[in-house]
Amino acid sequence: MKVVFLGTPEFALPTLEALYKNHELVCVYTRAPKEAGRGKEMQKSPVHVWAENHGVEVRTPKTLRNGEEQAKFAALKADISVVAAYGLILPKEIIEAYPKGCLNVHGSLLPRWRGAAPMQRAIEAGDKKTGITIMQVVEALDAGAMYKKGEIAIDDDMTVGVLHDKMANLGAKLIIEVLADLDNIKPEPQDESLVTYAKKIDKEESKLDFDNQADVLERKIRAFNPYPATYFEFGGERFKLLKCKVVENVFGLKAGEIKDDGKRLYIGCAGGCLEVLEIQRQGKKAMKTEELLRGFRFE
RNA sequence: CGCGGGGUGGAGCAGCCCGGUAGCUCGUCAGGCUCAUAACCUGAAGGUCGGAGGUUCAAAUCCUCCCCCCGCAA
Repeated sequence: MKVVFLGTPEFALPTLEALYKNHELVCVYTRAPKEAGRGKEMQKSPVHVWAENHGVEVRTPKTLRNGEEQAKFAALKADISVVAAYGLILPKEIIEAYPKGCLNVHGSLLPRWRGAAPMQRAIEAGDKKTGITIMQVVEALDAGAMYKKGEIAIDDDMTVGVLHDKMANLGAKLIIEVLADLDNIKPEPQDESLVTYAKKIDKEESKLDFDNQADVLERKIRAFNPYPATYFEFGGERFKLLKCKVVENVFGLKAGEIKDDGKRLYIGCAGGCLEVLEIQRQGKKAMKTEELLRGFRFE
């Protein structure tokens, strides 16, 4: 089939690559390069770079809400379009531009976790499983009928980084399966009574409030690892917490109180206590707590 | 030119501002103590102080340029 792909971050790459190998990829849409990183240099999206390296045409319109862009999109005369974390809301004219419509690779088991950060919110909420849903794109956000789902178990120590990679690969597998059998699958409507929303990650959330239950904080730490990563402040410096373990508060630490025995690091929470296993001091690389404590003490 | 921190024996840090015998915690090796040990004691090995210039009697420390890592912000 002739396919147009719309995607932006790393999550979209496996799907992009699968489409490239299995179908006729006529054009790739992605977010325009923007200032990013140290030095604020213009940076192309992962999808942009991949497409250029494979000689696929790339387009980076700022919006698809005008007739000119919509006409250019339609002129590609593809059979179908596939979206994976594109980052722009698609207007009706784009969704309906091709005969077989527009499919989306979404990172949750819909209707649970519609929205921008489904993987993070699933881990944060303590879900035991999540997965990918291949669904029809409609004007309402993530509300289209579902073609296929694939589940992934969320282990007790799984970070969103690990989950992300599994999900990205699963998404690629499922989209190819759906496209191969498109005409025989009957899309199933979402049960609106079960809808939940995964609101996007706000940087403000990454500062840990130890006036919370230890298990809640531990899930959040995993949900935010590797990005944007949770942190707390000590001595005017910022310390990212990358991995922690819920333990009994045997030292009777108050919320936010830190105990460092030279080998292990504990932080009291409103309910329970966290033992810090991996930590990153600002300006330094992430390391095991024991390593940092060889030369740095929280005293 | 967005702001900022850092590169010191295998690991993590101090020392740099106020140039002059490279230190701490841990690890490694050897020996000792011990019923025993990841504990304790003694000793040892191991460093071009990121790289290249410069200033100086003397540079990890001051100046210049370069390479690499990271935090913020996006």
